[in-house]
Formats: sequence, structure tokens, C-alpha cells
Amino acid sequence: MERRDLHAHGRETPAGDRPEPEGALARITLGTQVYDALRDLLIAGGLAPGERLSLRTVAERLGTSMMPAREAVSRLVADEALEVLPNRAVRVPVITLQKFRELTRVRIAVEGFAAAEAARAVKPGDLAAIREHDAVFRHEVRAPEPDLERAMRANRDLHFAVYEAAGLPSLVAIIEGLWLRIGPVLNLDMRSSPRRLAEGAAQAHHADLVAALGAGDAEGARAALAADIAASAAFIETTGRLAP
Amino acid sequence: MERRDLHAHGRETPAGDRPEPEGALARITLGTQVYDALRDLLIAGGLAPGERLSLRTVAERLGTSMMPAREAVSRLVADEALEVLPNRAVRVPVITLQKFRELTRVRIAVEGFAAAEAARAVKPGDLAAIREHDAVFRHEVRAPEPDLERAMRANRDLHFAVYEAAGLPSLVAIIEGLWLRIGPVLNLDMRSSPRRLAEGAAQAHHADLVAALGAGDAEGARAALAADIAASAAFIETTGRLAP
DNA sequence: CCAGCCTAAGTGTGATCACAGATCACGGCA
DNA sequence: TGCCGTGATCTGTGATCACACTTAGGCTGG
Repeated sequence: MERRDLHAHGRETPAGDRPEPEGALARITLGTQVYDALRDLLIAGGLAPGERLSLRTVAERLGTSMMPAREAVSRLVADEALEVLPNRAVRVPVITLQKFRELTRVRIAVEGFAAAEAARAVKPGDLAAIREHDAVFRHEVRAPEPDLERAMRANRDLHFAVYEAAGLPSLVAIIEGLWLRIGPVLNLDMRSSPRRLAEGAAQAHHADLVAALGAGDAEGARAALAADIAASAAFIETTGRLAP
Repeated sequence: MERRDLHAHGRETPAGDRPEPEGALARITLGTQVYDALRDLLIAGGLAPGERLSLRTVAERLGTSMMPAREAVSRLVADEALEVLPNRAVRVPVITLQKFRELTRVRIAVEGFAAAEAARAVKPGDLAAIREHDAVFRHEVRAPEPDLERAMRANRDLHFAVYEAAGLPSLVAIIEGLWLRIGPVLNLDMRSSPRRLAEGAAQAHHADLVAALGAGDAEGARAALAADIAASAAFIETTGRLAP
């Protein structure tokens, strides 16, 4: 985890130093900012499974006091994106093979449902955005020197653009919780063997998905997404990084 | 919200007064206890939609300081079981009709999947427990003076016994989050017109569900559960307590 | 030289204090 | 009589301190 301040200026931010109301529409507290920062790190693979965290370290790294860090970690623990051991140590959970398979089954059911609903409810504007993310992903993995960061981000954006097209915000929130849990292992393994990206399995599934969405084929969209998740999961299992 | 202490003795629990390790296997902090207390209140309908909370009030009511109340409320806000308005006021969310319908659709998909999986994975012991909850529920709603509290609890126990029989803990956690959101409106309306319970629709759906589970009929179980949820939701909508 | 204790550093949890902002009722001015 | 301003009070948020507990490392005694 690299040093990154929440505020633009240095670390000295004693209190009441709120430089800009930040548009002030949404609730934006320090705790929420720390939460988002940790959240991005988890989904992007910046925190490896088993890595240990400390409230004071997190607070110092992000230039705040311990309180916002407590709130953020507390929420992430509630999401099961972090876990606090009986030793009072906070770490990112080490997923067992059994748990990974369970999460995969749940993902196929939930995200598959979202894809099916998206095929029924998708609007032209949504579809255009989805195609755009797909294009970015395809371009990136076909490049001579693929930028993994960009590829993974495009993949994520593509998936969530589909889910959001279903018009069920609470479902998207549920899926975000699932990604928060599998993010660390997924990113870690992808990073360790980027070769898989070039194999093109994901591209094919994405193409099927986009086609089904365009045709309003709910079951086709569900099947394509399920195949994408299953293929990805199967690859992860072969790398053998999962705990027994 | 009635006065209820977390500890057996009076309100004076200054600090470090940890009378009993409480088995000491699982992590049991004051924050978690407050969280569970509020959670039960929400699911059981002890907190009405729109009702406002205050950290200091919650803390005093439960005999702790403000810190555990902060953590609990913070987690519940993350679960969308509570919301904090831009005015810095915490309250139980007022569900709109649109949001209610959305949640119902998601529930039918997710809980329906759980029921289908349960039909495939149910073990004799699970089935016995499910039948027992069903019997309690049936007995209670047929009684001359139905005990709503007991009936609702039996209904909840029945549903979750089914979900747990699916053997997918993360799915159960997701469903708990959903119940946390619809709990307040569901309980409020049931309480206001207990007549519906006697109509027997729920009993019939439960009977279908149990029969399908016993027969290993996944699609039958899914259909029975979907019908149960849909019927309940339709009734709630007729009461017209939902916000526009 | 090795094993055992034992101290010191570090952990999360809880309490308390400080503060900016919102709310609301009361009182004074037009 | 009606309305606006104004201060007391209450809100969540953040900082800081205190404490019980774990853990790892260095010392001592064999």
C-alpha cells in the first residue's frame, strides 16, 4: 500500500481543515473517503490476501487520525472484505477453495440474474457504454504490451455497466459486495499470470454477452455471463493459490 | 424503542467492567452487541420507517457510551438498514413504492435461488427443523388469539432454515441484508392488520415449499417461495403505507 | 549454547472531549 | 399581529487518551 494522502497538501491536517465542500451534495466524510480508498485497493488487488492492516498505519498512510480508519475498517469487516482475527489483528481474508467455489456459485446466480434483467431493460445509451468498455478491454488485451491495470478496470466497468443497466440498484450493491470479497484473489492471480488474458476466452464471452444484450436475449445474456465467470474461476483454481 | 440494557445490571458500566467472557469463542464487542440489538429491532419491526435515532440516545438506552453506538449505526448505514440525512440525522429509511418493488424483485430472484438450491442440498435434519418451524407458524396463525410476535418469528425462522439448508453462507448473509431493509415496513404493516395472517395464503405457500423441498423439486421450491414473497408484497402494497 | 521467562512495543476497543453545522423556539422589531 | 433574526441545544464527526491484551525479542539462568 503506497503512501497516499486524502488531501492534496501534506500530512498535517489537525482538524476542521476542510478546504473544499466538494460540491457538498453527497455525504463526504473522512471515514467514507478512507473506506473508498481501501475499497479500491481491495478491488484493484492492491491488498493481497492474508496481508495485515493496522488502524494506526492506515490512518497515518492516508493522513488522517485513527477514527476514520476505524470506521472504514469496521464497515469493511461487516462486508467481510476484511476480517479481524481473535488476536485482534485485521487482515484481508484468505479465501479457501471451498469458499471460493461457493462465492462463484452465488456470483453466477446473482450476476447471471442481473445480466438477464439487463437484456430486458437495457436502453440504447447503456448499450453504447457497454460496447465502449468492451472495445477498451478488447483493445487492451490484444495490445503487444497489455496494460493489466487498464484491462482489469475495463473488465470491471463492462460488468458493472451491464449490471446497472438492469435498473436494480440494490442488486448492484449486492454484486459490489461480492466483488469486494473475490477481488483480492482474482486480481492477485491475474497479475501473476497475465498470459490468460491473451487466450481470448473472456473476449469471446464478452462478445456473446453484448450480442445477447443487443438482441434482448435474457437467457443468452445469463449464459454468456455465467460462462465468463465460470471460465475465470476455473483458471483461478488451476493456479492453486487458494487455501485448502 | 424500549429501554433495554446490554448487561444484566444497571446502566453504570463505566469501562473495563466486563463481567463475563461470554464463552469467549466468537468476537463479542460492545459495538457488535449494539449492532445486534438494533438489528433485531429492525427485523422485528421495533423501529418504524422514518423513526429517528440519535447516537447518544441509543448509547444511553443500551447502557453503553457513544462509541459502540457509532460503530453499530455506521455498519447499519453501510447495510442501508439506516440512513443518515444530509442534516446529520439518522433515521430508519422510508421505502418508496418503487424501491419496495425493486427489493421484492431482487428477493424473488435471490431467495428463490436459495430455495431451489435448498431443494437439491437439503438434509433430513434440516427438513425436520423446517417442518418444525412450519408447524409453529401454522399453529400460531390458527390460534384463536394469534401471537403476532411468535408468528412472525416462526415465519422468519422457517425462511432462514430453508436458506441455510442451501449450504451457501454468503447467500444467507445477502438475504439477511435484504430482510434488514424490508423488515421495518413488512412488520409494520403486518402488525397493523393481522387479519391477513388468518387468510391462510402464507400457510399454503409454506406447505408447497416444504413439500417441494421434501421431494427435491428445485423449481417447485423456487415457485412456492416466489409466490409467498409476491403475495406478501402484494398485500403490503394494498395497505398504501409506502411513500410515493 | 539453548530454553524459558519477561518486558516493551503494538494492537483494537471504549471513553471523553472538541467542534462545526443544523434545528427550533422564543423574543423583539416593523 | 405577523415575521425575521438569534441564541441555546442537539446532531454526527474527528481527535485524543486509557486500557486490556497479544506478540515478538532480548535477557537471564541453567
